[in-house]
Amino acid sequence: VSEVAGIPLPRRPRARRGEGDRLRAEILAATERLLVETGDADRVSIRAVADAVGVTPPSIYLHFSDKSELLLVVCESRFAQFDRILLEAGGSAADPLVALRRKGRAYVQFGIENPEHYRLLFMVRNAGDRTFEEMPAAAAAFGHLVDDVSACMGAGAFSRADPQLVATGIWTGMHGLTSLLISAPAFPWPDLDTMVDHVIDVQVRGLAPPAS
Amino acid sequence: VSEVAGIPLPRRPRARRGEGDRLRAEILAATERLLVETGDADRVSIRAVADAVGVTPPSIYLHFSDKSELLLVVCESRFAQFDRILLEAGGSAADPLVALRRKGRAYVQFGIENPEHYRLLFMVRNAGDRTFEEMPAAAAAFGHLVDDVSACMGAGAFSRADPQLVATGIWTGMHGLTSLLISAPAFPWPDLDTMVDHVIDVQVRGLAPPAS
DNA sequence: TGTACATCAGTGAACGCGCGTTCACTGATGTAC
DNA sequence: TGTACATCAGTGAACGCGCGTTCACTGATGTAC
Repeated sequence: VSEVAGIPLPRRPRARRGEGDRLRAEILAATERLLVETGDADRVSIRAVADAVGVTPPSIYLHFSDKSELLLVVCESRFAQFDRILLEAGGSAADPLVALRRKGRAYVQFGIENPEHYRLLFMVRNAGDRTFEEMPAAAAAFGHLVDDVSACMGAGAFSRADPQLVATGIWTGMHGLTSLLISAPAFPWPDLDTMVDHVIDVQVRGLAPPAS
Repeated sequence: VSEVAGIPLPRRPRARRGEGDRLRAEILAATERLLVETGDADRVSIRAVADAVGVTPPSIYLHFSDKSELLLVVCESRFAQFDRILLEAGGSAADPLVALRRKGRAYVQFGIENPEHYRLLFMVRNAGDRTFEEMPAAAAAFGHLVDDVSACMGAGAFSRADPQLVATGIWTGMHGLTSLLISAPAFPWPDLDTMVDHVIDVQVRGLAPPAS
């Protein structure tokens, strides 16, 4: 949609010398915006992004070698944002288990509020082919979860075990709920808060040390 | 690929009068086979299915109104098969908790062995827009899980609670592990069996009645 | 201060591709007489 | 038993679409002299 009723939409003004990176930032912003607006990653095409920025498709290639690089960069920035959100959700809680519970709720909430971003991060084919080396922000986010799990073990809230294994298990647990809420909206879901609390409670009880 | 080196591939013989349903069955079989072989639902196009059957694309429309109907029917038949596999996995175990554990392992195994079918059932956009009314096989499969959960409560393995809620929680738990194994193969996974057993154990402990 | 020139942020048109779907048709098969 | 005919399982060609990507180019901007 580069014109309406024959009247071309305003082209975005050309960047000045040395400010080529401005377009790069605008492309990234438009890509994220399109993901949210259309709610469909398949509709985020190079052409759609170019249109949203007010530029022709080839200009994208001045800043990204191809479509997959563009998506990779978006993916990394969303991981970083996701990580920040979880960090904030944990907040100032002194009890590591309280912090972890809050993060669990925030995890699900992020997925519900940003389903297309969540899909991009965890559900799309080939997204998971990238290793942690290629995705430092993702590695950092998972590292924080491992730290939280270790803290819970230190505080006696969880029985001692391999923190990596336990963290992975918690991740899969929260992901299962989040991803199904996104991809199976027609399922007869129980009340959302009840559901989230139930899933978190079961995990926490399952990881707690045996009552002595 | 309807020909190789200029030599047309053998056309499948035309069905006799009244045997038109034969093609329908062949289309369904070819679709399922393509999902497994290509490992990519995007490559299962009407044209690819027609080619695999040895028929021209328009013939598909003699048996299915459009692509989404074809996929819906495949989806249902896979749900029925999935349900059968889980039923067999539970087998003759007298203890309902033992049966449920076995089904949990079988669930993950099905996903790993049939990633594209699993994607189609649970991970693809719009697949989850269908209600249980439209997908009786899916409803039946979930109903069996609810029954199993009730049996575990009856046997005292789980503390009493809403079986629907608990079943949904178990489903999301197993789905989380399965779907991430599929879509995040580059993640540094712990040993598979260890992982599966851990996830199941945490759930079972979390649902068990408080030690008295 | 003036001007030729290199730079660089973009453009415009086209490429070939595979897709879902439609449409008018063909030709073997079975049936009625 | 023979033949005209209706049926029906398919075909062949084309439609319009949006896609990622390439290529030769333009024209404003800044710079060197």
